[in-house]
Amino acid sequence: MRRMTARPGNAHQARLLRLLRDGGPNSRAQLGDQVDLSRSKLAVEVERLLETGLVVADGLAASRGGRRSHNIRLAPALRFLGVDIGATSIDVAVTNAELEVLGHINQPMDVREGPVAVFEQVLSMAAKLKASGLAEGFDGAGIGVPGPVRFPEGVPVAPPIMPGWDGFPVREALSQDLGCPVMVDNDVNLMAMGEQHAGVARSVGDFLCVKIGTGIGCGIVVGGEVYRGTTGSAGDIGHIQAVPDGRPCACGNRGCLEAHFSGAALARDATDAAHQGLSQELAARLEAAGALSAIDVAAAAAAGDATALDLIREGGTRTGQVIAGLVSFFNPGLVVIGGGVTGLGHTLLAAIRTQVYRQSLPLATGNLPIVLGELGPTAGVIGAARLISDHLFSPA
Amino acid sequence: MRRMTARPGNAHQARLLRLLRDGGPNSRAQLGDQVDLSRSKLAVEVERLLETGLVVADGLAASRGGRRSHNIRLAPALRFLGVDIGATSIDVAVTNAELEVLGHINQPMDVREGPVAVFEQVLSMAAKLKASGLAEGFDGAGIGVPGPVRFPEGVPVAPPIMPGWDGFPVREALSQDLGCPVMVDNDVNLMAMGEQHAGVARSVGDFLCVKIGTGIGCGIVVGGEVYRGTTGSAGDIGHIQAVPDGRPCACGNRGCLEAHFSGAALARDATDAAHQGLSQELAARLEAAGALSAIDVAAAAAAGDATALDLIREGGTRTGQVIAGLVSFFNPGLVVIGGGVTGLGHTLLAAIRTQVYRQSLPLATGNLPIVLGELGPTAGVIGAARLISDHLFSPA
DNA sequence: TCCCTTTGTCCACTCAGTGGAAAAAGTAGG
DNA sequence: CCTACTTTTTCCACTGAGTGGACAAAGGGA
Repeated sequence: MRRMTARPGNAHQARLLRLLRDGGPNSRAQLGDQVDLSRSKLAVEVERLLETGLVVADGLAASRGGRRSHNIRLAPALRFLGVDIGATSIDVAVTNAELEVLGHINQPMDVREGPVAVFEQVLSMAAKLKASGLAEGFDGAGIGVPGPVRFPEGVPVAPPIMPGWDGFPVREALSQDLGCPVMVDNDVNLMAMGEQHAGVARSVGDFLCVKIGTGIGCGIVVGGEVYRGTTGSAGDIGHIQAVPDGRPCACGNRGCLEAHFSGAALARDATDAAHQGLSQELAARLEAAGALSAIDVAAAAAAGDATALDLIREGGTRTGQVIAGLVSFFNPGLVVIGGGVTGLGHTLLAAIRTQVYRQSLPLATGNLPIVLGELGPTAGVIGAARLISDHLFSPA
Repeated sequence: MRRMTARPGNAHQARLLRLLRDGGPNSRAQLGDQVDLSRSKLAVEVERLLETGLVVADGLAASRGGRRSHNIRLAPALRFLGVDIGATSIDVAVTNAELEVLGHINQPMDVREGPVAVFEQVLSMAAKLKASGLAEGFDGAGIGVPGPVRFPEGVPVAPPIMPGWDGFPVREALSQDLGCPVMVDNDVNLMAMGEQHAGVARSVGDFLCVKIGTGIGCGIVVGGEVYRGTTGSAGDIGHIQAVPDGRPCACGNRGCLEAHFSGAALARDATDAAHQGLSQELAARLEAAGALSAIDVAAAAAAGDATALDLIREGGTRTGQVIAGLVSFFNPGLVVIGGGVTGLGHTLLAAIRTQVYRQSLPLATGNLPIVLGELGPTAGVIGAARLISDHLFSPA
């Protein structure tokens, strides 16, 4: 089946497509109210979009006291693929043109296996989604990788935790394999886009999205657009010094935030505590599973284990110190906390909040919500779908 | 005399005015090369600008082998006023439409005297510049104040070092007194704009401009535009924690960067060192002047005084630690160091560079220049003139 | 003087976009 | 069923920005 062959021919058409995508109005009249075009012009542009097949007019809406309007919507057969490659697992989802997740699967995978092995698995996951009847093909795919990306080319650069990926032409390779347009970005940026599109950050122009997983990163949104920095490494806050002369870090420095708090650091601390006999709860879990992860710490904390709670609080305090600095610097309208350790929940959030509200200036924190992400693991894949749809729904 | 009564009527005209301001080409043909308009359309827009009097066509340029071109330039009588209100002094300058400084005066003044007293002095300084024949009147004025500003309204908000200024309608008041349009911004942002327009940051899209004076602030430029944050306090890095459990700060916290290094902190440290007999050089200066300032420390350092050098190096290291974090986060293409303590020169710069290059990730620092500002005290006033000219050279 | 180059002007034409009128298709009430 | 009123959509003449080609103006070099 031929997929989405057309692109919007001008800015108006792109604007209309995005309005329709974002759950906007669906009659010509309602579209006209939002798009500041005369009805005549609007009708022309809609007509052209109908000709391309990107949108369809199916049926009539209920009357509101006058002539019934036509239902204008994005082509129901459009499908986007959202791929979120994490350090230890892969998420793949299919969405429709409105970016609603139709199917979502997650499989464990170590990125360090390299791009070839990873993409093989991604393709098999995509094939599985296709086989389940959710899609006949994909009109575009967004890919998130856990490291810096040279965005225009879609190529990872010097990724610390992804040996073998440096310079690999992800965009080009996947575009060939999938047979559709592909865009690549940092996983943290995609999470930010996901929360912006469908999560807690709707209608916020400037915000930070801190993702705490195996590592720590921060998505930066300025004026509704993701800011990527000069070389694409913006938001790499995992190696900001949180503790002077603190723990040695893989990057060669000491006291990096990531060395003191992250999924990996938390698991290590919990294991140490179990070995030292500080917590029966953790020791029991270590005994049972052979190794501890952040999830075990979350469970222990939920069971009221004091040691686990202390670990979370201390990590939250460290993270809060760093975020406090960023808040003073960036003066965001919102801070979103997400990633694998979101399971640590409100204990973590409270520690972060306390530290930020204490250390940052009142003018910056006065009206600053600090909240957990709302979408969990789907934030990344929704963000990925949004990335490619933003690309495709822009003038050719 | 009636001043600039007209504004560009559309985006093309605004574009042309800015091109002419920024020292661009000056014949219709050369303008056409840069502005992506047909010669016909361009001629029409230029004609309209000529009618408004904003630009003039005077004389013919030398031939380059064909018909000689007309010299198109901004009206030579246009004058902008740039005002930079610091914590302890005021800078006022007149510029022409190309933002070249025609006259510049500086006078000591304590902002804490309040807006009324300060504006009285600003007006008398402006009058002095007028009296010297540099201007017959002002077509617009830009004002920088040492604290956060609610930018759209031009009103300071909760300024820590400017009691009495909170909520004072600076823009409205000065606009009445001067009889011309006025724009107000944070002094640090104006310094960034100045260095961007005529200094080291030309042609850099994303950069940071750290101003170390009585306090410490940071101008943030994203995609060529100043980023001000949600409440206008972005860049307020003086109260980021630099030393855990460090010195008490006026803001109520401990260990703020500003408490450990700034013009004020440096003067205090130097005075302590002199009293403790650590430096004969500093003690002699204290004896002679009755009090020490950052300038004395700079002089002592230049004379080779070890204590002064140590103080500067330590301050630079602290500052470098904070900047290192910001570089990891923001991934700028350039870092500019400016403000009153620029006199500390390369000792300071070296300490900052060492710390940033050591602590930040290679991908962010790989091609990152860290340099001193090029314009010194004129950066602020040029930035101020640029602020108002950007405003006036935009469609009405 | 002839030919070439560069700059600037003129003019007919295209096309995006507007706004008003009218048609289409409904609801509500008698 | 008929009338009055709404809302949505279509139609169409008109405006005005912008284009591109032809041409005039003004110079240089052989």
